[in-house]
Amino acid sequence: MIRKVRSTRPDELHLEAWRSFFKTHARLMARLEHDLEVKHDISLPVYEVLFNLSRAPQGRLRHQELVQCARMTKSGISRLVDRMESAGLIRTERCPSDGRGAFAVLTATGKQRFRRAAATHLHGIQEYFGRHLTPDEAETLRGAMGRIGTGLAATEATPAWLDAPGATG
Amino acid sequence: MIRKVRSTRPDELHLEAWRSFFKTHARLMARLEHDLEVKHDISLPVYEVLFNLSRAPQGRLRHQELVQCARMTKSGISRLVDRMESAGLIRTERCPSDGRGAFAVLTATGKQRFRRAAATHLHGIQEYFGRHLTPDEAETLRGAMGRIGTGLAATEATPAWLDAPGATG
DNA sequence: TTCAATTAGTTTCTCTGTCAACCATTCTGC
DNA sequence: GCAGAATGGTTGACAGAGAAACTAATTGAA
Repeated sequence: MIRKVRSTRPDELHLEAWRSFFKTHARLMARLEHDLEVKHDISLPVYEVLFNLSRAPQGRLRHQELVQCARMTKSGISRLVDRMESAGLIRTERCPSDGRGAFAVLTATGKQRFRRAAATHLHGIQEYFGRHLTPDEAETLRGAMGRIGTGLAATEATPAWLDAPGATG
Repeated sequence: MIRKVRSTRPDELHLEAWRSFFKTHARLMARLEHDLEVKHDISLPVYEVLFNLSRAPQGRLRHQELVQCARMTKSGISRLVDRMESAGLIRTERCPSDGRGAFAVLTATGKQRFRRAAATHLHGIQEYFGRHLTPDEAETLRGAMGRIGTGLAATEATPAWLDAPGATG
């Protein structure tokens, strides 16, 4: 009797899917980052922080919150914030309710730089990525990625950038 | 008359697809890398080199070839190869037909370490990724990624790790 | 209240990878 | 052949990010 067991290795089809996923992501990110740096002198991590600040209430977030959304350790965020402050993109505010806390606050310059960079970035996403997907494919992709993400979350060993309590993703 | 123009920004659906693609990739890679490091003390770049060597004729490749498949600059490869040599995973051979060239050659240790790491890695790919995709989805993904890759290649400004001639991907 | 444990953020040390300058070798045009 | 360009690889200086140690503020339990 032949019994179907949960395989421990991907079959050829899934492996091909994996490889294309892996390779294409690398090229895509390299390209998007390149565009941002050439046209706006903004790295992807900086963009990520600006993006998150721009949609946060009052354009400000605690370092701890940045740690979660930018997927960096707190020391990484601390330095990144330093650099962004020197660049005039953000300013730091002490947290009145918690003497230890520091807010990173978007400056007017930061807002403007972000708006411009976002135009480029969104254009890139459409041009290099979205343009090649039919609506059905986009929907399939979204669904599949969602399931994969959920599966990961279910077994996730807490990585460094999620070591904060109350990190609910 | 309303004319359909090529949009410069992704619509909501495609943007969602992009975001899930982006986020899930990050979590997935973090997990795969974590598994490799914890169980085999092997980083992803090291794995990548071992993988490529293991399928190369005679288990050896020129630095230049590694530059292409591992997506690093030549100096990065030079250092990575150094470290791997110190770790006993590979050894260096001079190229007889080109006095400048250096081969990285897989050692027996390297082969063995790779085989073990590969089992873990493939298992991870199946467990975290493949398992969640129906064959149809895998096929759709592969196709879409392929098209995106082709689109990128068509407009690609030569990145540092592809500045070698004859780099046909 | 007070003191230990926890948490937020910074800093030091280290690792990894890039850039650019460099050396050695090979290729090209004359 | 030979001078100059191009190529393969290494190295020095440096930037970005992680780990762990550290400081300061907050919480909580006795």
